[in-house]
Amino acid sequence: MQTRHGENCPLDATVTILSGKWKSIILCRLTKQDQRFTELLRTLPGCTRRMLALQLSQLITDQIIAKDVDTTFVPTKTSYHLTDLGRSLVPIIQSMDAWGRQYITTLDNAEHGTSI
Amino acid sequence: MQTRHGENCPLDATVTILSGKWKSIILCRLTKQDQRFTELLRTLPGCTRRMLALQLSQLITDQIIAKDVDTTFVPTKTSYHLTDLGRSLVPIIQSMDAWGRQYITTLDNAEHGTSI
DNA sequence: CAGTATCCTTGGGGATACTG
DNA sequence: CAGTATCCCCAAGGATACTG
Repeated sequence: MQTRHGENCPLDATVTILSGKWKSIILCRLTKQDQRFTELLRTLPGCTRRMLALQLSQLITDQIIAKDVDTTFVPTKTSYHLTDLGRSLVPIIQSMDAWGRQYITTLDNAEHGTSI
Repeated sequence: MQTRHGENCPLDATVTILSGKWKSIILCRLTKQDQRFTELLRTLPGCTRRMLALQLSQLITDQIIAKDVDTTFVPTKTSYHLTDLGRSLVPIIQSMDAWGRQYITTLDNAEHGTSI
């Protein structure tokens, strides 16, 4: 496992896993409950079939999520869930989300002169 | 402040701030101590002058870091440091770094059949 | 020393159509 | 339903040269 600088920076590895236009939202959804492909697609307005499949497959490659395919029916039912590794990321995801929320309100307040 | 999906996802805001090829390493350095431009450049092999300036200016725009310029000398001395907002990110950066370290060793062990 | 300016390449992401 | 395959575009990033 190498990072993109040749240099060992675990932080960068974590950032890289989370980088991708739809990965944040996908992970927020999966943190709350397992999701079907179409259900994700439906609740991610603007995300195309192709992009959803891409982002999901990258998260699978990184072993953050996994999929279950139920072939007893046609058409097939697929659902995605967090792996153990993915679940170990949840606390960090939550603190990043909380920090982002705080960050946004801080900038908003500064912008509207509401600080001090 | 909007995220790139139009949807409100603070996690994505945080990820976006950290996304950029050299930002992780820069932040790791600045977490330990303030740094001069050239000092950063010297310790980031592969990073060009241009890229370093770009990544630094983005972090400044996002109000994560700030710079001091000492014009009492020619040539000018510039140094970069974390802002209050930046310092509030440090605990998260550290937990992301720790998680990344664990992630890498987990994958390495699985790869070499050292698990179980 | 600490940057810009210019030019070029690459890959992330969008639109659309097809398939098991 | 849950994806691929194709084609296209733009922004991130690299190489190199110039400057206050």
